[in-house]
Amino acid sequence: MSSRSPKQVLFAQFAAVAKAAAHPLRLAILEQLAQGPRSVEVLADRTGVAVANVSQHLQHMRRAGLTTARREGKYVFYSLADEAVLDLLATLRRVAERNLAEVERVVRDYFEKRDDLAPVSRAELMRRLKDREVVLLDVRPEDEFALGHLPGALNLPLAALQKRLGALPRDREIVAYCRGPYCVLSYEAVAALRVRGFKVRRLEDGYPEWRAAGLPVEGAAAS
Amino acid sequence: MSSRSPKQVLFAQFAAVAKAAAHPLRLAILEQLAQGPRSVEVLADRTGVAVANVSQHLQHMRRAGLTTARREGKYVFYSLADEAVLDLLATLRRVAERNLAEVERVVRDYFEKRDDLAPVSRAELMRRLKDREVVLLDVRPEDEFALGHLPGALNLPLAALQKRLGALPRDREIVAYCRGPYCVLSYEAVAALRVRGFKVRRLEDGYPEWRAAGLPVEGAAAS
DNA sequence: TTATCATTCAATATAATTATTGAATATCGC
DNA sequence: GCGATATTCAATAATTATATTGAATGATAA
Repeated sequence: MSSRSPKQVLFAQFAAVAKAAAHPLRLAILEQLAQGPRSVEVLADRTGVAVANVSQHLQHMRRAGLTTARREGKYVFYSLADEAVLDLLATLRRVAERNLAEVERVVRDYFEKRDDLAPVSRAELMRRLKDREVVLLDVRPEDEFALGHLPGALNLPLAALQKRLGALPRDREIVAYCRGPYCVLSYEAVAALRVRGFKVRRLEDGYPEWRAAGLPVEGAAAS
Repeated sequence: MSSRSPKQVLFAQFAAVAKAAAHPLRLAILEQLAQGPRSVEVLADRTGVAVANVSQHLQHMRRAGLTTARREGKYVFYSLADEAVLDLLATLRRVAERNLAEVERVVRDYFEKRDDLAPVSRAELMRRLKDREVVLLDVRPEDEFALGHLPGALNLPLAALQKRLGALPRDREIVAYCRGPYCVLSYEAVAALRVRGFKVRRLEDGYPEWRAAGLPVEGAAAS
């Protein structure tokens, strides 16, 4: 049966791509994969979900062309298939931001409450880093930092922030970043630091976008 | 129950956007809406699907921020919510093109068989139109043409093409377009005209992209 | 008002998706 | 080989999506 027209075949394929992105957990997995390749186990740990479940979602996304997998010893490392997948995530965000009242509400009530200042652009950051005007702060967990981070960044995971305030300068501005837009870590960090009198702003989007832009990185991903 | 974190709320919303695009019929509806506002009845006719079914899909997409609706007399006209929705469709296409073997196969076996020449860019078209070097051919159905088309375009729907070959010049190049990338109409037209000795190429993408780029249009949409 | 038409709603049956569980497979170190 | 570990597979139950049908609503025109 079913000699579907080529147009129908293509639409079915495009729909399969959308479907692969159409689950909150899968988006959380993709956010992790945007940082770099990760094993199934690590992804399960990060998302707080059973391994078998994560494995199934990863395979679903692989069939739809969102992820790729390579085995390395006992581990299978999944990655984003493409920079285009990052674009897809960004586009989903943008459509939701513009047209869904619920998103606007959360952004206003949660994110803007923590940081209502305009974020620092990548261009501005690079310029001011060169002149040593700012200190760059990565608030992701240590292991994520180790796998790749912006050059010269200082790693103070959100959990450790309170105890290690001494590591941060009070005379220079701090620029904080984490996994990307709407990553809560940098927002929480900015809010926490600002009430303690630090001069701090967020970087517009995070590590994945920096790397996708072809800018240099340090850590395991640099090789 | 469920005091979900703001991050989870956002991911759920982003997933809802993806889900709204994750159905072949809904993509076909969105392709129609990309041409301009359409009533439920027209969309049902165009897609060959029951009115109630189309209505449900439209409402699904409206809840997810992909479409908007306005009532005008007896009719309800749906539109794309945003130019960002066009970007979403383009991104889905791009991810599928790059990473799904089935898409590559269809493009090769069907589309490239009909037109393996590089398409004409918008910039090139504008330049050559000004010098009257080319004739612009819209192969969409008459009613779609009436609702909006590129300035100066000649409308010869694919069905009528065979009988009205006399309307086309043999000394100038013809540039054909229709609803967008992978719209079969322009591919079929190019293939049909080329075997008859016409010099013809396709425009890269179609009417919606032209309009989204802010370029002038003629017809009902021009007002 | 009534007749008519476009759209939506509500109910239903079918199909697809998802999380969970436990077993199977693959790889490594010994 | 064996045991340990990472991943996948297979089966299941619960949930969610979908197409269909017929009735209800909203708007127009006579």
